[in-house]
Amino acid sequence: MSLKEGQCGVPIENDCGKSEEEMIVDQTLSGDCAPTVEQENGDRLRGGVKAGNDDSNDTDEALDLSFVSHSIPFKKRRLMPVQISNRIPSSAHLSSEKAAKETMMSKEQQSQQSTTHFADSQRMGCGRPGFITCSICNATKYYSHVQRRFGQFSCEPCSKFMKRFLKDPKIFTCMQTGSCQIGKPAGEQEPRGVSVSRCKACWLKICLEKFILDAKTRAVIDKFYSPKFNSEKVGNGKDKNYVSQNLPPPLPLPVRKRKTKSETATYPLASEPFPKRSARHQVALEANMETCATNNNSNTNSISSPTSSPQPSHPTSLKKSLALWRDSSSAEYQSKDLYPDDTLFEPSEECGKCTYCLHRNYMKANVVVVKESCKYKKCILSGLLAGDKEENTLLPPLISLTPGILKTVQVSKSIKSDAQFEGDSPINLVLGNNNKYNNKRNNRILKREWNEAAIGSDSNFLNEILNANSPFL
Amino acid sequence: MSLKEGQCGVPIENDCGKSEEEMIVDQTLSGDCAPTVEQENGDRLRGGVKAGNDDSNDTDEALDLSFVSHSIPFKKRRLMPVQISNRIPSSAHLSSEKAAKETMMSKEQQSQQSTTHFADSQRMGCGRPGFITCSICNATKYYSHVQRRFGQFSCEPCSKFMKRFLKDPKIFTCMQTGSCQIGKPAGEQEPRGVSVSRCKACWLKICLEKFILDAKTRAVIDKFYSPKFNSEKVGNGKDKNYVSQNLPPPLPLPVRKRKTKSETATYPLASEPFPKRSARHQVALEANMETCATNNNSNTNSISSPTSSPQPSHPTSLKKSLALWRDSSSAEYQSKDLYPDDTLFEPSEECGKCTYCLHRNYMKANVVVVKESCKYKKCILSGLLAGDKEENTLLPPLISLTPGILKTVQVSKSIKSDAQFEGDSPINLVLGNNNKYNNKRNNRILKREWNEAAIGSDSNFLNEILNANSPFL
DNA sequence: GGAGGTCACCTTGACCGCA
DNA sequence: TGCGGTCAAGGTGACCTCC
Ligand SMILES: [Zn+2]
Ligand SMILES: [Zn+2]
Ligand SMILES: [Zn+2]
Ligand SMILES: [Zn+2]
Repeated sequence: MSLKEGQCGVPIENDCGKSEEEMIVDQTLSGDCAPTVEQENGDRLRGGVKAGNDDSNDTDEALDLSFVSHSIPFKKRRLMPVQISNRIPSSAHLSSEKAAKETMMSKEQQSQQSTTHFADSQRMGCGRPGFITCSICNATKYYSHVQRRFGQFSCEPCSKFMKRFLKDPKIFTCMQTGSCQIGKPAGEQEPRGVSVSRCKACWLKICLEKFILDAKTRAVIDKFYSPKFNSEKVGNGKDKNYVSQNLPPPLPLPVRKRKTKSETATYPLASEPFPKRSARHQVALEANMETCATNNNSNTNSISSPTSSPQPSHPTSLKKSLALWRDSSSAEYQSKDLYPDDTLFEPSEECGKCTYCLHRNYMKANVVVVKESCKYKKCILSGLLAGDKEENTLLPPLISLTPGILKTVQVSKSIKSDAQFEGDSPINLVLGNNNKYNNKRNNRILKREWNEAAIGSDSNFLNEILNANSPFL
Repeated sequence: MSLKEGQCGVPIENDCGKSEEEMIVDQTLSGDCAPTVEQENGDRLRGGVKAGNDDSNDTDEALDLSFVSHSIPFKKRRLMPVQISNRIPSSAHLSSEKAAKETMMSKEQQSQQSTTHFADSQRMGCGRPGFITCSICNATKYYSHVQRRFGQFSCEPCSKFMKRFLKDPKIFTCMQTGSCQIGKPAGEQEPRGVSVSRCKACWLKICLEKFILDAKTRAVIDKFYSPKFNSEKVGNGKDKNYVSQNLPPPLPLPVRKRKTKSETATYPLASEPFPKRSARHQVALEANMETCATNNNSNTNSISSPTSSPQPSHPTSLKKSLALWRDSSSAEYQSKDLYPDDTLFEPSEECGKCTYCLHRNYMKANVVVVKESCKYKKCILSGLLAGDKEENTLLPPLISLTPGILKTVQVSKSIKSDAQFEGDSPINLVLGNNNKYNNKRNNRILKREWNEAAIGSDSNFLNEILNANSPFL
């Protein structure tokens, strides 16, 4: 019956509402130094960053960010210590598997039993399997490894969404009024994969409210990447693109790459582009990019004269956006010698020899597709990031598989260059992702086809089904 | 200046609002025989199926569907002939590439020029490249092959969404009020890939309104798969799952598979399941399914007693749903000997020899993953669909690649069974989809990393950027 | 113990073959 | 000329490794 769950920041017995470390977090954040010591009953736990998005949006001042550099690493602090002894437990809690399942069974009773989630001695810590209730989307999920993300207990989708946003931020725009519901209301579950349909702007808004980020990150987000809202939808419909793919220019956000073993090779990137499927494809691609650029630039100042040639010209939105940015930006920005925004990093050739190249790869006709990172490519990237920008040297010629195992055959009348293997050593074959006979994916479709063949064109039977008092209606 | 664009149902000069063929379409549809002869200026074109979803929802009567069997194939009719001479052109139009691009440049002028899209003699027909404005989502896109889908000119995403819904229908539920905006308002563009975020329920609702479907299909959809709306969101929050993965049971919808060459082999499906990643994965999967099933069945009659064991039991939602269906359905349904809903079609072994097996496949360690259909697997499926339900026989042993080309090596401390190739014949290597050094995919991330390294931890520069009068704000 | 990585799974969407 | 197939592109998410 002990409540000592000190490891990993699991809520512990604590009589004071806030610790000194939490005060430090508050200070780092855009002037909101009035922490809510008394939290509402049953409300979400919040870290020091409470509605930091709204706060920083109002200030256009320069932020002195030097004092938040790296002096306070997150893992040194015990985040969010709260007292739970006399409180209704927060939704962002950990609990034992057993207790959490009971909790989900009766949501109404949950608000009555205060500390029973931590009552049994089956201690649930970070890294252990257990249930978790997401601070963002209310989902209660079971994970084999429970851990905090950004200082909050959240589900994997929400944390990954935030992480990917930090890694590659975009400007999301809500097509509705900006108050879209994220997740199921109470404690209900969503099946896997439905979060792709979530409104990204509103999801991100909640993530920014709940997750703990450092001040530098938050300032950049507030300035450049705060989600937009199509507030009235009647204001002549002139909106920015739903999700900005190219704008604004890259800015630093705190996602650190794990250090890889240093290598010696420093081959630069090759500039050979991937072949498109056909020339028609390319024409269509450029045409759509052209139309997108036309519409996206409609609220900036310069619009190019409408081209009326049947062959659409090369897209210019990237160049245009960068030019706009550079003109209005500082000279110091220019001196950084950034990659221009229209640079296209093209992959280099693979060595084909190292274990990186040959670890997990697949074959398409006579093409081996590398799924894992080539050892040399790793060095290429690190060398490039270190400042090496030479681009036009190719790797030495490739080596590859044993000769004689691939032959070109004719499969259909028009497709000629498919592969046929020769050999007799055993190897395991499994289905690929897009194989239509991958029954893991097409299981319901197979069942449907089977049932359809069984039903046939029996319209009487169909009528009976349509009139049946079905439980699914 | 001729308007003769008769082929492919492109809008032609026509003085009467409706043709006889269109009247036939109207008759086939659920009693709505009051077609709107006079359409509003500038409104969308509609086929005979106008709001057929709403109409059929109100009738619980049995539909005599025999007269719409296959007597009126779509391609025999010229759908939706409208007069455009004295009208403002519909949004669902074809136009030449040149004219359409001019149109998109100035959307305000579009409503003034009536017939200029078809003015030049560069005839745009189906199958030709050209611009198209989607009837569903308002997007104007360029395609290398313009064609109708379900009797309407629509973009590929909308038509594919409808087609996939027909192929594998689900019950979508809108998390908002059921009036989500689909696509950009006027004629603005969305970049590729953002339609995954669309509200599927509202998207489907519009598709069902606009696309032309036969009465049988529409009846099944209205009865079983009409999109749900979380209408008030205050009605105690008890909603069905956002998208039904398993309910209701399969029903026939008119998606015909292209006939394949008949084969002779009739190997049945094997029952060997794919291995999960680990036992922990399986535990978590079942736990989440259990919680989903608990919440989803909360509004049906029988709820199983809450299990409180730490190891979650096997999920029962599939069986439960099918049992409910069977009980309330007819005896004729039972006599069809349908596959029970909890049947899991597992893939058979591959032959590894035929051109289907070896056409486009990939390798993972010592596993060759088949991307295209095995010839024998095709036969297996066709044999199964023909009524052969034997399940427990396996294919003959596999053959595979040349010996000696695969060796097991140790890559990291814990991962041991990776592959290394030996050989010296040239082969082309390209990057796979998930390779993090696939620069086609990670281009912006690479640029960001480069810029971040160039900027470094220069807080003055960051402040300058944050205070810059950026055009992106 | 938390941050970052991995990769199977899934949806999409533009093109293409076929009838 | 429209339907169905193909598969690259990219997001998702549960688990995993590393620091
Ligand atoms: Zn969540
Ligand atoms: Zn929203
Ligand atoms: Zn569309
Ligand atoms: Zn909706």
